[in-house]
Amino acid sequence: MLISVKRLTEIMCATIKDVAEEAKVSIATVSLVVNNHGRISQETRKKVLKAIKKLNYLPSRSARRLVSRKTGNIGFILTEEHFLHTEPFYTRIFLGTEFEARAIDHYVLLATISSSYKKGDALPRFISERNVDGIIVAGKVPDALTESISRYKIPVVFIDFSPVIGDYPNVITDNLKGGLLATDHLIQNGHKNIAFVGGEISHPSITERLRGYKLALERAHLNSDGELVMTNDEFLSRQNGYNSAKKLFELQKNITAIFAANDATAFGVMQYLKDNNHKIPDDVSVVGFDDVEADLLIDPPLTTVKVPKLEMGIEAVQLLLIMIKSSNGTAKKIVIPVELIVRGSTKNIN
Amino acid sequence: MLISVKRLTEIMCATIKDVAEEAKVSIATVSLVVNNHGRISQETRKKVLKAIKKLNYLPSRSARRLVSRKTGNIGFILTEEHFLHTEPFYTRIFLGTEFEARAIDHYVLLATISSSYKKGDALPRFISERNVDGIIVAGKVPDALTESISRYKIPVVFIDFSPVIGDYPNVITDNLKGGLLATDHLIQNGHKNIAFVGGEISHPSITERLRGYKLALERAHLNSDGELVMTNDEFLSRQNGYNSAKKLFELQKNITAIFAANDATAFGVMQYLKDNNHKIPDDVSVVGFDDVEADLLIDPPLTTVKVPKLEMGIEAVQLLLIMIKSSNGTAKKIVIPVELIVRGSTKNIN
DNA sequence: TCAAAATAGTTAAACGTTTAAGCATTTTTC
DNA sequence: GAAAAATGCTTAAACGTTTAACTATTTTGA
Repeated sequence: MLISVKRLTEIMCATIKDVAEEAKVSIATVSLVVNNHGRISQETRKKVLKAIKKLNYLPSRSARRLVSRKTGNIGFILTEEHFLHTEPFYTRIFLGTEFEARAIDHYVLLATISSSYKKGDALPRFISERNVDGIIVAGKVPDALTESISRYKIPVVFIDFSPVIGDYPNVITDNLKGGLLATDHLIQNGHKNIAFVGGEISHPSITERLRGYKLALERAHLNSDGELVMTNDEFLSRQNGYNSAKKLFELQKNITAIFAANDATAFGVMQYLKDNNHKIPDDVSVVGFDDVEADLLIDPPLTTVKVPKLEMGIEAVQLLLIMIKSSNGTAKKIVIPVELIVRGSTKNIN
Repeated sequence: MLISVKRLTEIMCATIKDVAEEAKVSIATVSLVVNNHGRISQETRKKVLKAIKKLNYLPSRSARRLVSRKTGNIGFILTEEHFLHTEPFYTRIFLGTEFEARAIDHYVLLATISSSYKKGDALPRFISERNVDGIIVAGKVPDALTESISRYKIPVVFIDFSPVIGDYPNVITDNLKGGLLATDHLIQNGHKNIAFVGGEISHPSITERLRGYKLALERAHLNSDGELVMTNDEFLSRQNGYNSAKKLFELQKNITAIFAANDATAFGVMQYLKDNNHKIPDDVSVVGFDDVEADLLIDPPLTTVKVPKLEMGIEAVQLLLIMIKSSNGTAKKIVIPVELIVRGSTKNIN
């Protein structure tokens, strides 16, 4: 009778004790069954499992955490700017981490920081409150942040960025390869005057993409002396692309192809081309990088280098988990392969 | 000596016990000081506070949660579509909840659901695992989700949406008023042929905005018979705006102003106007809704109805907290006032 | 046949808090 | 001046797990 009253009031909150009573075993046995530890006979296991099902039992996270001294949480940090980005690049990476975190029974706590973070600024709460077992940092962040975080002895994995100071585990795309692929594609389509338009050139990924571009040109014995390279850090990527394209066409009129360091920049470039009556891809071919699949209004669809964003998030969580478990300090680096996706914005001009 | 060893190895993990020892009081006293409960003398309080500072003590969340039977977490649910939206509307609302959650010492757990969620589909983990004290649902979600959630006895607050079934607390914008403001602004600027272009017309907010539009026209004794109303649910908002504007101008050539039900739609409308050589605002004035401040390339800057997104998140958390504390079932509704922001996309044609 | 080993389960301590109840003091009240 | 009330702090139980150490039983091996 008492039990049935309890059931009614706390419908879904059976504890390990309730299960133990129901199955007529000790709570330790229940725990051992739940965690697949210890030596439990088939009969007992079945009894316990049945009781668990009957009472709809779920172990209390708080209790587990208290005793395991783990939080079961993973912190995800990115700049506010990146979070509010028009192109859902980092948001997709976040989704990847969420996905993998679920698989390993963890939660992801999202926090944004100012992109002008400086020494002494407050860190995300979950760090100072030690409410995470590990941290994922996505995208470029100020060195000051990296420094602040590394004071705490918490495992950290960087995604799509590698701080210049220190040696941290990270998950990055094969930016050099991507730059090569994109530029080679243009070369193979008969282009000789290929420009590079870079968004945030201070971002290491962009530098690598530029390196890929130059390497491809050199290999093809084409001019790679930087006259056709336009980089700028001042604005948001789209605007950047727009302005860079403008400058480029004011100087050089015979450009037939542009490799933009990311899709956002490419969209800006395309906007400029449209506004100035250059047909894409008939007059100018455009290749992007990231494959954000952002805006259906973009016409023609953009040829771009696909970056597997979900996968990057997944890899980062897996890497982080290893570090959490082993407290292994070796800075493993994972390079995610890229792939060229040919769509309508490029054309063979031979 | 032992203590100093402990200090070295567990730098920032002093427990209440360590503090009690340091201050030479019982752990209960420390707890009372920390929580401002009970009757503690000034002297003792100071001693304890000093010890806390010295040891850099922070109460363990896990332990607190275990004993308080609260998780200290708030769940934030939105559709994947909304999360990956080009315009940072719901992401800003999320930021608002994060902000307020910090103030009340809670964490926000973000989860996305499919916008085609149907009965029986899995709910976000934090619900079934009871890892949140309350839930915030942002934006339009399928009724099936609302139904599934309401089975669990967890407080829920909706933001920018109100389910048709049941009676839930929510935080919405004054959409009717916004529609009135936007349309009145156009009327006052001498426009007589004012079109309405609506994104997801099945969203209650959009319906209200349309109602505001109609009401304003009626009051001004202008034609409001729906000939100039173009709604469509098929595509993403931008594309929707583009297509709707197209249809509109194929039928009616003398439209001088368009009220778009949200900024994304407005951007699509503007794109169409540009592509077809209608000057904004000289030929056509455009008003949006939301004020997402999305794309700096948008030219001219959009006149729009500002929705205080951060504030909505804040209000929702406050409302939710009241519900968590009081387990009060009354469905309070909060209507957030809106404001017209006049920028360059509208013009007086008198 | 009997010690050793393997099996199957239990006991009890620990994790770090909160808080009701209790116990000395000191202060108030008449 | 003694009972009552207020003050200030402590004791100990509770929250729901995990897990090392232990016990009892069965199996194995020579």
